[in-house]
Amino acid sequence: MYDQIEDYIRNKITVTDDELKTILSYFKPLTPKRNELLVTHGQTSQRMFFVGKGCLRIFFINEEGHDATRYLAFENNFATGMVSFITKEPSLEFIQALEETELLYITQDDFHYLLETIPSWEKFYRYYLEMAYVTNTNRLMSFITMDAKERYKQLLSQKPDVVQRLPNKMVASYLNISQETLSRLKSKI
Amino acid sequence: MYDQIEDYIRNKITVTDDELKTILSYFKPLTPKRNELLVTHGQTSQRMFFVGKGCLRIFFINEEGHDATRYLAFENNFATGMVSFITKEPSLEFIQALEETELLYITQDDFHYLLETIPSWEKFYRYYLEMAYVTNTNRLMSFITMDAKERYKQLLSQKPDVVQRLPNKMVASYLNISQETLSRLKSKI
DNA sequence: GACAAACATTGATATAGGTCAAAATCAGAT
DNA sequence: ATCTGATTTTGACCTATATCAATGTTTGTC
Repeated sequence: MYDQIEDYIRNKITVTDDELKTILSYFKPLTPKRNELLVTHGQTSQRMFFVGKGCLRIFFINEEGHDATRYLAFENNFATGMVSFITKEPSLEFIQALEETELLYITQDDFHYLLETIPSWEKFYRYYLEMAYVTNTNRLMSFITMDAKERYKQLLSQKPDVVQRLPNKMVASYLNISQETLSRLKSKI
Repeated sequence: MYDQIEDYIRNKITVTDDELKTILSYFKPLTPKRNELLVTHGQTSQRMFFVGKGCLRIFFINEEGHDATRYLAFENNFATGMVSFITKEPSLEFIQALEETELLYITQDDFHYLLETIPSWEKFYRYYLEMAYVTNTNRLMSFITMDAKERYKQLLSQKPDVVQRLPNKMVASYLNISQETLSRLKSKI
């Protein structure tokens, strides 16, 4: 798994072998069970995760108890309750392992320590923030300019693995529609 | 106006007088007319704006020609078509001055030049990205977990100036509801 | 390979919010 | 002050999607 994260990081920034060694030394393994919650409502999101195997989802729950998925991270992606990671306030986002999952994580404190000591880590964080921003804004745009069918078609073409790999319930939560509506959409398209 | 932006920057990061002077030298004034478009669909968002006076709005238009406002920037705020500014791809976001507006702008090239030459500008950008991310994610959350009435009540309590200062049409576009629905909500609350 | 539990589909009905159209109100230019 | 156009409100009706309930289909476990 450390090979995977090494590839990921080297792909985004230029680091010396020493720097990379230091960076990786702060990442610890974690293997949550299927459906285990890593962050629940009100906790501060103190860790950033790298997914080596399996899948993490980040989601909100509204007052009626409905959940809506903000982000799905499969293999070779980072994920965290980013708002809480930034603001250090309690998280409104939950994090859940959807499959048998293998993770590496770094704590917020260690992450910030790296920001101060390894200049290229600041570059990494810049890259990460930029990507996270773009992803979220595209998602925001899809919700305010597209209807359910369009969002489903976009998902099919842009992230077919989400539809293939996850149960309907999760796909529906990602599209923010009911399972029934998703089922009807599938039969029509 | 340069006083305002100076205050803003000094408030976020620590810079020497010299550095600040250099930074400000890259900001040029611009005074668009009411309703003037600064970025239209398909253009690359090459500039980042600081609002000294007036108001900018950033919005999308969907296939049926409906517009939905992503962000409103009043005095003493930065605004840009951030996705295009990051990716350098053509913008799906429009930028419009809603009032007689006084701006300062910096080009993307100059912005990146500052990132490379003034280390604290990297800190500024990090701060900016973090805030932009938090703002957008909260907005995403409001759309996927709240109904029209809740979004309106939240806006009233968190940004009453938006409701007071802008015409209904803009408020409705910001909430992503029709003007008629907004009018009915107002009469009920 | 049988059973329970989870998951997916289908049908009937409800509802938030949209659309269209008309009336009422407001605001800037003369 | 008065007109003209823009903005806001109100009413009638429509549509996408939710909800509830029943049925059908997988999937994992012993």
